Amino acid sequence: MSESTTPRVDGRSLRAEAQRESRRAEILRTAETVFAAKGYHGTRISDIIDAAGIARGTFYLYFESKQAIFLELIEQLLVELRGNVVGVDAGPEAPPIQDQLVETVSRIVRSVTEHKELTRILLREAVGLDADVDKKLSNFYLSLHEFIRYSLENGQRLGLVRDVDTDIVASCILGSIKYLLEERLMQDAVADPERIGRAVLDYNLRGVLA
Amino acid sequence: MSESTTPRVDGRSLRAEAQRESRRAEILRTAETVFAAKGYHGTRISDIIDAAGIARGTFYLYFESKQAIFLELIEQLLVELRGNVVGVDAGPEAPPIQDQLVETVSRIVRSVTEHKELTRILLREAVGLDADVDKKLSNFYLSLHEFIRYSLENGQRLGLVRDVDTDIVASCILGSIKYLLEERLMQDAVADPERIGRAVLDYNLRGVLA
Amino acid sequence: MSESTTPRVDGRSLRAEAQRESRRAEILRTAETVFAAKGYHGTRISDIIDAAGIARGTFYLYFESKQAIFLELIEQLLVELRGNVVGVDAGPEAPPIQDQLVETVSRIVRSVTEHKELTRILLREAVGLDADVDKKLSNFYLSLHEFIRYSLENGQRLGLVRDVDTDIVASCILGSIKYLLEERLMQDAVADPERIGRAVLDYNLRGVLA
Amino acid sequence: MSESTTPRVDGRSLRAEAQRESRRAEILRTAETVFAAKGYHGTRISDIIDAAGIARGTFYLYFESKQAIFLELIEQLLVELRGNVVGVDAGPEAPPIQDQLVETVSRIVRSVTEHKELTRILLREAVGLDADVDKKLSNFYLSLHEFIRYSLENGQRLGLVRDVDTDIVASCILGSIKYLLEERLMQDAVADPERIGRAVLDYNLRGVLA
DNA sequence: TATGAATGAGGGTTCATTCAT
DNA sequence: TATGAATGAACCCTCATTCAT
Repeated sequence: MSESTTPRVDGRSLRAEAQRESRRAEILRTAETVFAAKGYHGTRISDIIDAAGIARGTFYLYFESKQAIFLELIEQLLVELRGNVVGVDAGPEAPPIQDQLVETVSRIVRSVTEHKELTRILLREAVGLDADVDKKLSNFYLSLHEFIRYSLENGQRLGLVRDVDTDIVASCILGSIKYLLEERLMQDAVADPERIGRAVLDYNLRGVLA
Repeated sequence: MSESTTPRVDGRSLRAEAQRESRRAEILRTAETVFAAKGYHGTRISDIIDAAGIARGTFYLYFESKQAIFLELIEQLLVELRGNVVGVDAGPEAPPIQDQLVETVSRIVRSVTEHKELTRILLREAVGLDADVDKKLSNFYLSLHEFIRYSLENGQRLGLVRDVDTDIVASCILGSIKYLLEERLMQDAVADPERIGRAVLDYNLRGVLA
Repeated sequence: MSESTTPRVDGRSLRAEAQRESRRAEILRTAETVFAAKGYHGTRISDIIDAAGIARGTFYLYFESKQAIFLELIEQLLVELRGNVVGVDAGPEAPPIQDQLVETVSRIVRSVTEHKELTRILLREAVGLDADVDKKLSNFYLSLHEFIRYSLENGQRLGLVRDVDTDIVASCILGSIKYLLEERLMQDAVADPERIGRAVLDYNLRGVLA
Repeated sequence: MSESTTPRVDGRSLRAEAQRESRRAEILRTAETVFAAKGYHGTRISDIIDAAGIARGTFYLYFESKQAIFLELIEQLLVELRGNVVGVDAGPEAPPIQDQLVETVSRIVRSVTEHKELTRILLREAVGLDADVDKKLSNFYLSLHEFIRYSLENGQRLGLVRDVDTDIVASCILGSIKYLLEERLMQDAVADPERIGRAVLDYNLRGVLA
């Protein structure tokens, strides 16, 4: 008994675990498509299980509820997006700061483009759905806001940034990028991330005044 | 019946019409409160008719559906908000352009503050509800975008605005203001419209660079 | 407006109220039949509304839930049954006490017979369904128990009842009658309430010893 | 396969059979605990297999269904309870009949106390669950009823029991004991089996009349 | 024999909308 | 026009049982 059990258990549980994860991922992926196509409110569990080709109960084997799977998708996206935002490297051999900033914006644009549909939902329906989601979202934005503000203050210390209200300006910078993405997403046209990155940066740095 | 119809019709229908309108307005007003308190999805027709003190069927004498009344509220708000945005007066006796711009931003902030709850819903739940609402919303933003772009190009012709990508920059400006409002609305703190107006304007005009 | 409103309101509301009550009673009656036929767990809301010829939602217009309507039926029955148990009249012109006691038992038997099916359910499925029902049931039994005990103690004071453990004996008396009813209900044969009443009484008063 | 079957079958099948039985018994024992704690309707198969530490499918290797295992537990209990009820020994050297009767009642009380929770379920939830269970239950009660009736008639022949309706009185006696147990079970207080036994017997033999 | 992932029927409740009065 | 009782589609989630490994 033991000679077959031990390896079996290991082998099986490993394989099983892997399979479980892949199944879960598959459902998650399917759900992303369905949510993207129909929106959160328009998506019924039936839509997801039909698309995934699984039984009703199977869904609940992997996810607690409709809200839970949605929350997970949103979280995934938030983590990925947040990961794109990193501080600039001020070292002597680092690339020019402006280039680094452009690169950050470009990275975000690329991420968003990859998950265009889900981001669309994130921006549209995720807000106000559920306290949990709302919390995550506002934490996400807050974290970005704080990051930007911190960077501005740093810049001020270095004499690179002039004397502005960093709280309000951080919101403005965040908003300008966010809206740009929103708008472009709606129009299915996020072309040339770098060009957009440069334009945004130029605007944020120097304003519009001649 | 018929012999008394014609003369009566005018008097009656006028009064009736007026009454109808006032009742309609009353329901609309009530609905705004309820939607504001509970959100679109959280509001049931029962909530509205209870608050308005009317019968179930009566509601449907004035509005086609839950969505219809919501749409109407959203439209009203969009019209009011759009009305706040007007071109600057470049005449010789006009106040300084920057003051006019500050005044425009302040006006918007005040409007939004007046309809804080509904705006919150506009920003949160209105999007993705219905194709009609979506259309109206994107038209609204598009109109603002075009207005800003036009103003920038005007400014360029006058030598006031430097050579920027007006399309992208218009989005940035719009986004910076929108997000600021969103964020402040969520925090129940839209204090000092003018200070915010000045900070935004300063940022948009001159950027953050020292 | 007012001349038609006032009377209409009254007339209508009266008629409406009456109709509402009769409708409610009708559903209640139907539900009793269905519960009787299928038991609590075996009864689905669909069964009730099908039997009553009403729409799904209509049911919830009159009753909060499946449990609620069941609870109401049980309560009704408990009240009726409890009402049958009254103290004996010890006045000089009252009928013989034993006859009064026989009459009480007979009354209960008749009540139970009238609501045979529901009582069957009361005895079978009502217990352990829900804390509320359980509470009502144990209060019901407790009330009977206390009544019997009180009567026994009274009898002891009058020298009619010998020195027994009134607490335990009250349980025994209650149990003997309850089981008799249970058993007869199961067998669809509650014939001759008075004969049963006499036999039970004789047994309880004098025991089986020769 | 076949050449090794016969010799092995015995040894193996014996051990296997024993193991199977012990596993079965173990699950049964676990199920009793779970049913006792959560009631029939409140118990899910998951609860049982979790408590037993077996896999879902394994359960169905030993029992046909949730109902089947419950039925088996009920049967076990009924057999044990029934076993406590034995006729009195009327031989010359036997203890006094009344003492024997008291002992019988005490035995039942003790049995019930041992399986308090399961008995509670037997009395509450077992009824009306399933035709099979119902049949077993009514057979159980019927058997007790017949036993009591037979004893009464025997007593009548011996001149110990007076002329009563043995059918009805048998029900009364059974009912008085059953209810007493029910009531005490609900109150978690089955103290002093012998005292209860004596009181019940005294009541049943001599009634309450002074 | 043991496993546990998969199944899918089942059921209670909500609520926007209709319609007879 | 006003009423509010009636409607019934919609929908999520549970859980006993099956079956491939």
